[in-house]
Amino acid sequence: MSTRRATISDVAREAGVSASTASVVFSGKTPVSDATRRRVLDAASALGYTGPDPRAASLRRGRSGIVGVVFEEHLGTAFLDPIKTLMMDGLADGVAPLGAGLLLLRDQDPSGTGASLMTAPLDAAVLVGCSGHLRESLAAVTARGIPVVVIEGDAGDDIPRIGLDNREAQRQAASHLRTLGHRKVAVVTLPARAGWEAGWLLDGTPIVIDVTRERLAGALEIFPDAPAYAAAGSFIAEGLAAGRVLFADPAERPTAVLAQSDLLAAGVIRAAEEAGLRVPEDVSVTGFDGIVVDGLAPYELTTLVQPVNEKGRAAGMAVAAMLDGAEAASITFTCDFREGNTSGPAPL
Amino acid sequence: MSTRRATISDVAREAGVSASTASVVFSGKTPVSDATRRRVLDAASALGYTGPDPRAASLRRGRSGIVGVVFEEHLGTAFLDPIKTLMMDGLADGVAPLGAGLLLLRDQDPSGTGASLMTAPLDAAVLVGCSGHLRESLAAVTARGIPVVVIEGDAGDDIPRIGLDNREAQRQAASHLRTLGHRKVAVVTLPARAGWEAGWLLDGTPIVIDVTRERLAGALEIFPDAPAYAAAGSFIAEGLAAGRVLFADPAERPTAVLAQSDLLAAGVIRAAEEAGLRVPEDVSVTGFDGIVVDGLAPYELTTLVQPVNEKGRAAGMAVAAMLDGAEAASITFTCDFREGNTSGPAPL
DNA sequence: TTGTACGCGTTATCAA
DNA sequence: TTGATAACGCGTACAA
Repeated sequence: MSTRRATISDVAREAGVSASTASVVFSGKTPVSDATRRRVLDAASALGYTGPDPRAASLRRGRSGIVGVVFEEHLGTAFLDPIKTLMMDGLADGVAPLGAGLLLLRDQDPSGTGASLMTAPLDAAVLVGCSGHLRESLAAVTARGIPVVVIEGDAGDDIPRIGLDNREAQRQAASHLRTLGHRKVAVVTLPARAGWEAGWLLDGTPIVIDVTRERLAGALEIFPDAPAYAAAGSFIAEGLAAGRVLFADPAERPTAVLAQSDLLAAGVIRAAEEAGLRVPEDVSVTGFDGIVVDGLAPYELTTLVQPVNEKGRAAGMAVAAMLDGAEAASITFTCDFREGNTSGPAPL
Repeated sequence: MSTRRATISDVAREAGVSASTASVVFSGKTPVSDATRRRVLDAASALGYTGPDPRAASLRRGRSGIVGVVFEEHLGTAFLDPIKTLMMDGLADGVAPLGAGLLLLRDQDPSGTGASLMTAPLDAAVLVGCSGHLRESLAAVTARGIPVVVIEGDAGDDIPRIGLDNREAQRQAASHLRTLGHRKVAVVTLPARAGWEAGWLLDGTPIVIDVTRERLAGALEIFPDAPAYAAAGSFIAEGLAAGRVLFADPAERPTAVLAQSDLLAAGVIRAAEEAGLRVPEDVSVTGFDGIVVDGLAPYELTTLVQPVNEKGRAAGMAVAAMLDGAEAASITFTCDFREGNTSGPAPL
């Protein structure tokens, strides 16, 4: 039980070489003779030295190898959404060439004590969404010279954005339904704002969440009078609840439903079954995202496949580029319309 | 466009104070006169200094404020499991008093370049599961004096474990079914090992994954002859597939199914419906975990509620204790049996 | 191929 | 309440 951990100088002394030589043995940046390497390695294991201290190395190098990922919501909630999960996956790949790890951060730290955008040793940060509170912290971060990228959100003109053609994509699905003869169409949207409770979206209701607003706009381009019911979140249970409302009155029943996420669509389908409606014979349902919904078989959603993994990857590549001193441009990805078996001709 | 970022010494010079005084203004560790604070803060904003460099601070302090979370699987896959997600949630809370953030790490870094247990500036590490490859890296990490805790796994005697009474809990559910008169019971288990493909668990099949083995053992205590079908993962679709196998032959059909996760149970219920069986009148189904399965209503699973959030929180508290120099003990949590409406008397 | 010299930016300690 | 000093542990020009 030594009183102090061995450092690279201890190893060097033990091996009879200089500290820089020992350093080079571990970093491999410079050729070292086999004999020297051996001596250093032996000394290291004799002293129980397991490699350079990452803290010191990161100070010296000016890089910590850490990319912060900032969510607006509670961490646990964020991962309940498969879209975010898959995006994280792509992000992990995107930053891999950097040799960086992902540090989970939340926007406002309730305890006030946790690691934050300001105090964590970040090389770069990726924001997932960007609302009021976050925009303030941002100035300080960018002032520090830390590259920032935002996914699905607007963090100001100077911050590169990774986005989606939400409006155009949703318009495409709506157009598909119109071509199939549907005229009575309803929309089930994502929340209008954080903390939203499920309910009809009236004309005056402000929609703060970008994704919700953009997708709805696309639907309304084709069906300007479509009623929109906003769910409280992207969950099957929420879609089910929304579907029950839509299908409650046979007289008012739509022949097609545009859901703003696949999970919502799955719930709507469940509601249709409950109401004794066949999909797609009696009612067509479209989703958005293109994920695999666990347990939805035999249905295959007609949906808009978003390149969610690519979004994450692009964000990773963008921060990598910025760390190289390059300018990263904003990117807008395009969704792929995929026709499944949940949409069909409007009933007579 | 200065050529170099301002440092705390620059700020101190500008403010006409010493570097240590300026430091204290930012850390708040020592009282500073209002006038001095003001001068320092003014100088800082004049110079565009936004606070101490976390890299340097962490070197000096010997703490980075980062706790690594190591998964055995691909990061994306890990978060597909709601249990892991919720556990992360608790972990985030558990480390909050430390003021630490969570760094996502995977066991074996495929690229070889990514941040790893060895190169990341960690204050502590939490392993989620612990198989072969991981155990090796472990020695080096603990040698470095970094506290490690493992959740649901065995990392050796020196590493504190956060576990669950899997066997006893599952025995309890089995016992419940037995009391209800069931005699023909089947088990749907989690995978026997990483990469497992769904199939019957024969007598000789080695079960490498601790959780699977322990829960099965509990079931077999009550129903020694129960056949066990191991799914390929904890998903509704996997439970559905397993259920189809179990319910295929009316002659061999069990009157009750013990599923090793709630998601599997949900799938089994779906399979039962498909086969025209009523739950629980014709077949009882129990789960494990106690999560809310999206879209399973109106069923309420008879299941074993595990304190998953507490598990994460306990892991966080354990590393916090170890960082304080205390010894952290292993903890085994207990599941709560919860009777829902998916289990009932055996049919005559 | 190896060693010398220096600084990365901060903060703990102690004395004033 | 403030300041001087000395690490924290390492990497990298540059010279030898």
